[in-house]
Amino acid sequence: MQTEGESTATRDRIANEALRLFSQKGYSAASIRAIGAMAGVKESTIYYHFKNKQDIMDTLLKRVETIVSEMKKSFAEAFAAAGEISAGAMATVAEGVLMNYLMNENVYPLMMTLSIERMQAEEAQREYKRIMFELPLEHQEAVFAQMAERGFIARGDARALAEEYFGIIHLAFERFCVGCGKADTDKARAQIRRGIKLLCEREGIPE
Amino acid sequence: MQTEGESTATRDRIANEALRLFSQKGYSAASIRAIGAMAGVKESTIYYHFKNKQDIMDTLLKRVETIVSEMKKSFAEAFAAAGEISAGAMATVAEGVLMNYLMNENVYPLMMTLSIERMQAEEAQREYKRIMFELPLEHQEAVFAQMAERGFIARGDARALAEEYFGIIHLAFERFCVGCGKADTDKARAQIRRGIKLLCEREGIPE
DNA sequence: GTCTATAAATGGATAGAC
DNA sequence: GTCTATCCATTTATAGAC
Repeated sequence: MQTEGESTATRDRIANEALRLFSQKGYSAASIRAIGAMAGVKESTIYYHFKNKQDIMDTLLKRVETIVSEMKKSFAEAFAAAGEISAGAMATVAEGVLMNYLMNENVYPLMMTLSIERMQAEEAQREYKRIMFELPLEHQEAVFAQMAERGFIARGDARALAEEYFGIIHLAFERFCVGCGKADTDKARAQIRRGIKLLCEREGIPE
Repeated sequence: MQTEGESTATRDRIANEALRLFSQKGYSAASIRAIGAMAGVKESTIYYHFKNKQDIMDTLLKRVETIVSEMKKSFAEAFAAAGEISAGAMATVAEGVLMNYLMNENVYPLMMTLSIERMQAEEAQREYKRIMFELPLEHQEAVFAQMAERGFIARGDARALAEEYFGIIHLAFERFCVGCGKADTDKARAQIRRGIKLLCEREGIPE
């Protein structure tokens, strides 16, 4: 009844609604019927576009994989282009990690889905820890190492600094973003600015 | 077939297995049948001891409520009795918050259950944030305020200090405890010791 | 108190009409 | 590509025997 263009749109709609439901109820509690209802199609249509329920999940995982690797590239380029460092700039970058990475419309719901699944699925646990902790920490460590190299900050333990830096972002995310409305996100941003400013003060990074 | 004493034991066994399954699969994905199988009884026996599935969950919530309020009391008493403060003691107390509170055999699985449920249930979200953030932060703020009062630390913002202190514990918990095996817990403890020592150094709390 | 048996609803998945 | 109709397994919950 539809062209191939329409078909891709349907497939995307199914994936989007599945992601929403997975992140709210968890993978197993989100039924194919419910996903279909949200996407405005019958169950059988879902099985035309996807092999089975797991295939939808795999599609979502791949989608985030692409987003994350693109994000890594753009972060690295932005840093390489930066001329000088200030406490304000550090805080803005930290807010960016929250808003553009953790709260990304694709990353966030997938993380919530994984945070539910990881309790019983080892693979989900690995993926969650990678996206939530390892990738940001690795990236941040590299940034601080380069900052020390260029003389912006004192030469010290880049890893420890990265952990403190990301710790501030992570706590704000968990406290004011996960499961909260959009209004609370502002609290998270304010919290991050405060925390990063204190950190910069101690490290001797100028205002 | 059993006395009333045996019956209470069965009821407890059902609640315990339910908690385990809820924390692994989430409330809705954990079936009454599976809970019964783990507890060694049939579904109908569960319905003899509990009104319905939600009644099991409510029982578990009440149980943790009791544990948490008792813990608050014992923490407060222990602090009131303390004569002096050192960085080592601060680290030990922080490890205690992790091991005796967050990793408590009743608190931890209930937190995991709530962390799954909060994505769709507002009540679970409130309860989660209260147990995970508000209670520890309130308590820690009071402790730092008293420490300043007694001259152990510089008079400053007790709330900000509490947030930094608990932030260290929280990150270690999320990174090395949630969904991890017992072996990783040691990493969390080491991470906490390191973080608290750095914090104490900055605040001028002696070794 | 615990069981067997069963009802009524919902789950994932497929066949075949259009 | 999407639908109706259906299959079969599993779910919550109840009735009644022991």
